[in-house]
Amino acid sequence: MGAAKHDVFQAIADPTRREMLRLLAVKNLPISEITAHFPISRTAVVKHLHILSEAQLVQGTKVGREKIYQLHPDPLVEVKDWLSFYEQFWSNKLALLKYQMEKD
Amino acid sequence: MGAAKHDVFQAIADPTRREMLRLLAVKNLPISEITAHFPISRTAVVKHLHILSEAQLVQGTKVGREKIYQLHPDPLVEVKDWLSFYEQFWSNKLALLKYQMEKD
DNA sequence: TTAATATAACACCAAAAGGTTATATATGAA
DNA sequence: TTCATATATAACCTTTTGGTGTTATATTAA
Repeated sequence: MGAAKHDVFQAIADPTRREMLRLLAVKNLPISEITAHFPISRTAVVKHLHILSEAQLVQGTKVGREKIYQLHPDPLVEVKDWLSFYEQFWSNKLALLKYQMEKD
Repeated sequence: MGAAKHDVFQAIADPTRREMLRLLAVKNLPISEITAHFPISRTAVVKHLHILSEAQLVQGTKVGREKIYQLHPDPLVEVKDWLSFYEQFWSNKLALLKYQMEKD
């Protein structure tokens, strides 16, 4: 199991973790360099990386004595798909109007 | 539970709250009817609704002795905008490949 | 071989999240 | 007025979250 203890929605709920994803989008980084970007301890950074890892959003690979983290954005498609349902409510004002009138 | 500001990312992190949004997308509903859809107490439902309310995702209006909740999906645009940055990584395999080769 | 570095592995803590019951208040109906 | 219904709120419980610090282990450089 361990599969879906942390889903992608929960993983991106934290602003620190979102910032980590942004960093890794630019460049693969070891834990120490990631830590340098935040005002929290390395231990705390590792915990955030674990949560992102469980959600399959990042992947860490040991290279020498460093562990290099890499962005793995595929699970974000789930969020995109979820969001797409609600796009009708802001992308089509006419449909929205019709819908609002009919629903009560 | 969340006196401080609840942003939209945190609000949609919980599956129960996402299901509530889905219900309200179909029809405006009073608290009692929303509660009927979940295996949790009405009090717990109200707490979730408060969090959604703080994130401006729903709005409650008192009508008689009922409080009718309505979907207010605009804040989801923030999530959509955030996501759009990552779309390059899955919508253009060629760019992704190029990017992966250059970044380390 | 030894010293320095990077991470792993703990134990510990405070606060927040998600839930419960119990009680109170407001409204509509009889 | 009285009663049933809908919501509000307070108090409390348990688990998770997000953070800390310390210590141990593995790897690299000198």
